[in-house]
Amino acid sequence: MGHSQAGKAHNRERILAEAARQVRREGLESISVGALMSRVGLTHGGFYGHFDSRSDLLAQALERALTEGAERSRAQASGHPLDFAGLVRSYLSRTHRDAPETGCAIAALVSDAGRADAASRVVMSEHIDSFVRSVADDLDGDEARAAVAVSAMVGALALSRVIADPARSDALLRAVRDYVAAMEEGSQA
Amino acid sequence: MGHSQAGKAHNRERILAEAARQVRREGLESISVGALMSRVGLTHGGFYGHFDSRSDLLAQALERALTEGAERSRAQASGHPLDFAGLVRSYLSRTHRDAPETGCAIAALVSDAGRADAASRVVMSEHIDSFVRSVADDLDGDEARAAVAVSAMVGALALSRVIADPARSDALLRAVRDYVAAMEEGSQA
DNA sequence: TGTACATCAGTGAACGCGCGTTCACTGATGTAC
DNA sequence: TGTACATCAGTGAACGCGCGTTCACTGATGTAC
Repeated sequence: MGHSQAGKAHNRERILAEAARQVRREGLESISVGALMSRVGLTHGGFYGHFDSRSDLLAQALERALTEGAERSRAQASGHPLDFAGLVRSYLSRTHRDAPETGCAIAALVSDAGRADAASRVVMSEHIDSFVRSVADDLDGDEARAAVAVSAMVGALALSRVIADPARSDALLRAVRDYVAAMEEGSQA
Repeated sequence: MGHSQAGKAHNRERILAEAARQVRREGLESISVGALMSRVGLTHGGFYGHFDSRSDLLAQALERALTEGAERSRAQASGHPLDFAGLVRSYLSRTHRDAPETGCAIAALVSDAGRADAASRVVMSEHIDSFVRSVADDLDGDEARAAVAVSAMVGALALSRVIADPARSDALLRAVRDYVAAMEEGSQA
């Protein structure tokens, strides 16, 4: 078992997928080569057959996490693309708050990314841009208003994960969800 | 030098102040006892005369960073308390974005705090609460709208630190600053 | 279809390194006379 | 005011530990005949 060529590709995929999850749940720096490999059922030595180094893995895991997170934001389990109200409802849901490992990597890693190296910041910047543009499409192309909506959504989700009292955390999500969902109608200014 | 009792209190203060800055610039996990002490001009061994452990220091540094950050948000260099428009302008300024070490610790550490232990989350929750209440005071006591304003401000500041292109980062700050400042007038809904 | 062999994915011991923490020591401070 | 001594803030060597990385090895895979 595990010595075939197909097996190698499969294992690489499992390592990367697990890393992309863990990075969102515990942060980029939480990844240790040994722990990651054993969680996937392998030993640490084999890691370097798949990746150049820990930091190579981290870069790929970040990219993967951002892509997965973006897909989750726009698609339902059913696979149908979400309209604006649906996006906001799903993004600012308790489900999303409680499952960072499969959620938006922007919100999961904002403050970490602010101090990351230039390469990581560039990668994440691109995903922030896509997010804003995608929201702008729902808001008559108004990028400024989209920037507000995205900032509020990312901020609220990240804050909701800090707030210790569940009722208060829920209330924050609800307040921002209702407000942002209403930004679709009525172009102000 | 540095063997007097007054000197001890002074050194403890310098260690804590430096840690509170570094925690905001580089994250909680970036603190190493040896590096911190040598930045303050002391050797690592003396650390344990001031704090029980690294994690004790971290808890105190977080508290300190949150308090300093909150003061900075509401007071100008001159010392006068800021009105709402002033708060928003200052919070979402390039100056604040570029000086995380003296700025709001909530924005500097949101995503980190989301995965911190319960004690740290509680401490930070209290500061989030105060921030929201203080903003609500400016918005006719409307806590829901204050939650939106705070989420947008924290989200925008944290995102602006990730965005690699300075012009785009500036544009995000400006868009959210203008929008949030305008939330003071007109109670919607 | 069956056998012999080369390949190479994965193993696990070993490495150097940085870190948090401990502790015996030093020498300046400040008190007692 | 001056001397002797106790205190204790800070020093730096040493510790155990976990981590990223390397490498000689193993044994299953898959190819050549």
